[in-house]
Amino acid sequence: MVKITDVARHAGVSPSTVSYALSGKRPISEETRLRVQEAIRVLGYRPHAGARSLASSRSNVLALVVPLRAGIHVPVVMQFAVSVVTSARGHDHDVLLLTQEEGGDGLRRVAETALVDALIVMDVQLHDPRLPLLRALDRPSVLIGFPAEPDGLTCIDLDFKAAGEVCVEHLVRLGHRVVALVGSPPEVYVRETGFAQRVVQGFTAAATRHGLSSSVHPCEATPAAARLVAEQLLRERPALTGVVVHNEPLLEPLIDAFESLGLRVPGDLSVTAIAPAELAARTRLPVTSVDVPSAEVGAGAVELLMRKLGGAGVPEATLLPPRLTERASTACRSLA
Amino acid sequence: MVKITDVARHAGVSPSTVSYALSGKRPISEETRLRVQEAIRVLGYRPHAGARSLASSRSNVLALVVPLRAGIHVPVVMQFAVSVVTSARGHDHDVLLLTQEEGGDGLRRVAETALVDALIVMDVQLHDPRLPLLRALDRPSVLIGFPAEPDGLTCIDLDFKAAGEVCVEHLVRLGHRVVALVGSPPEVYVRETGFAQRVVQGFTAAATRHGLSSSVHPCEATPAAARLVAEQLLRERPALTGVVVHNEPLLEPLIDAFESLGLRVPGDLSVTAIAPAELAARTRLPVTSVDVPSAEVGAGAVELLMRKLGGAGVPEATLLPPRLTERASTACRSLA
DNA sequence: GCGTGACGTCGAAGCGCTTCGACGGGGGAA
DNA sequence: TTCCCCCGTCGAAGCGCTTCGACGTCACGC
Repeated sequence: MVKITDVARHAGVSPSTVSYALSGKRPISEETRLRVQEAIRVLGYRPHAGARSLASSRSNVLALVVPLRAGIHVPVVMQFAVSVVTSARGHDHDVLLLTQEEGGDGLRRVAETALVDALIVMDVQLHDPRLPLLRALDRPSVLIGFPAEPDGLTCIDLDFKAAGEVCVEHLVRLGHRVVALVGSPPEVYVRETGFAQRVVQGFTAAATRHGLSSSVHPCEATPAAARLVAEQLLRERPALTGVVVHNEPLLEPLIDAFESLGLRVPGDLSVTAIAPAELAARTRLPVTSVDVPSAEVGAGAVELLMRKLGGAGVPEATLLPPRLTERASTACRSLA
Repeated sequence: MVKITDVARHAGVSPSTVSYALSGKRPISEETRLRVQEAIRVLGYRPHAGARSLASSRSNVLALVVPLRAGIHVPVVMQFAVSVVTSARGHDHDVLLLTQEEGGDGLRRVAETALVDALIVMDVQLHDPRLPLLRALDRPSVLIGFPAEPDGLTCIDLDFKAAGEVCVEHLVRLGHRVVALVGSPPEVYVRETGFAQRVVQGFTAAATRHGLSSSVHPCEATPAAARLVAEQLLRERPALTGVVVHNEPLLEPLIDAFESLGLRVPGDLSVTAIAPAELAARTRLPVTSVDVPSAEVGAGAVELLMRKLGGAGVPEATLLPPRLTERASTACRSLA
């Protein structure tokens, strides 16, 4: 193994100079720096990660905790993870993957052994048991999602409340007066996952504000469940003309169900979704939607973490504004 | 930070004794070990990962390279990753996540900086550019999937060829004589991803062996494409009664397409799939399938790696035998 | 009774890097 | 001219852990 002393000897400088040339923490003359770089290239030098972490107490590794629970759309998680890895690499950091399963112990372990410098936690619940731990840990962390009491924590997410509102307002603008929200599976609400509830809040608030008739329907992520909800809506709310869907796997089956029940979309029924754009745009009928910008959230989380690691202050809450894209599934209310 | 010398002092022993009590690499008396454990507990000692890795040249971290390309079913990747993390944790190792995007450089970097002890590479292609690198690296690695020349490498995967055969043989047993394979998107074949081609080989070989009429149809993973293939099959191969699907997202849409074209499954057409069990079992009509056992492959990969790290020899090729589960989508050929 | 191991423990020497204090030399200010 | 300070570099001291050789003790076989 080629080490820093080898590089130093080859370049005719001391090891500390090599270190400074690499880190830029002290000024090094242009000429020396070039000699060092050349030596590194020739010898194929790679600094030893462990040695570095020991001496500098920085591992340049971030922990990412991913959820694996029912009711979470897996591709979104994956895309998010990928964006975290990519962003982290852009800041010369690597990413250690942890599963929710290990719980707080896993977080504690990687933080306290100095395996990682900082933590990203996904799928935060309103009263997440990991919150006290995250507050107590000496490493910075960023949460994806908002707990009930975000004090002292750094959180980032799509503004789901606003997303719910935006969907309703889009429907209002198109003249719809009776709307429904088809939401995530019941267990997601029971678990008190913030984002699902926030959509409901936004949806309801906007509906109330505009004097709409509205209802909310949690729903399992199966075609059969979609069919049932569609039938129920048709039966109980015959005047319904606008639907907001916040349940990725259900999007396509639900539209299918409406159509097979004789409702044309968007002719009889306008459908708008809160879902990843590439999903909403690729359904048989492209769906008007508020994008769930996993990549931006991931990049944002890494950015916040880097700032914290750099000692800079960051806002406690970062809410990404919803962006609605009109596609083929919404239209003016037919006055027939 | 509490360190090993603190523990040693508290337990009235030397630091090396603490280390040996922890690692078990030398015999330590029961009594001393208990005192050490107690001291660790009381002080809340956590060994510093970097120091450990420096002194022992073992980081206890594995690298996992995940693909993010078109035509790969994301949930499978995710499930696989989770199983790798879980298995690794069972062996006291953590997992560093790398994206395909970084390519060989990423592998080289984490290996040469001693950030990781070993590597797991997913989505290996027949002529994967990373193969020479993996052979040259001084760290052990395991590939998920088989390249054209696996010499000197350790590979594990479902035996996709046998899976193709098993599907055909199941159809043969049910009396079907005209069969088709609906496969992965064309780009997967172009890329020379081993597993897709192997299914085709197995399918074709078994069909030939049994004197069947057979055909192969790569297909995009969209409902529209499913519809087109279904129409094409109906038109060009009217005697068709058995279909093998090797394309996860297509499974449900394809069956829908057949039914909407007037073919009853399994009445007129038997469908069998190569797909994760939880997908095949959860379609509207549960589909007879050969399971793609991501969890087992992941656990197996970790197991192999641990053996290699332990200095033990391992087989170059590990092929998991296909297991076919009968569900509602296959039936005896109707002789009507 | 004495050699021989095995057992249990200790001390010290690193592992390869970063960082702190120090120092010589040169330029600007007084 | 003198003083000061900054620039660029060096040497040495760790960072916290593992591991190797050594050593005393005890039990056993001859």
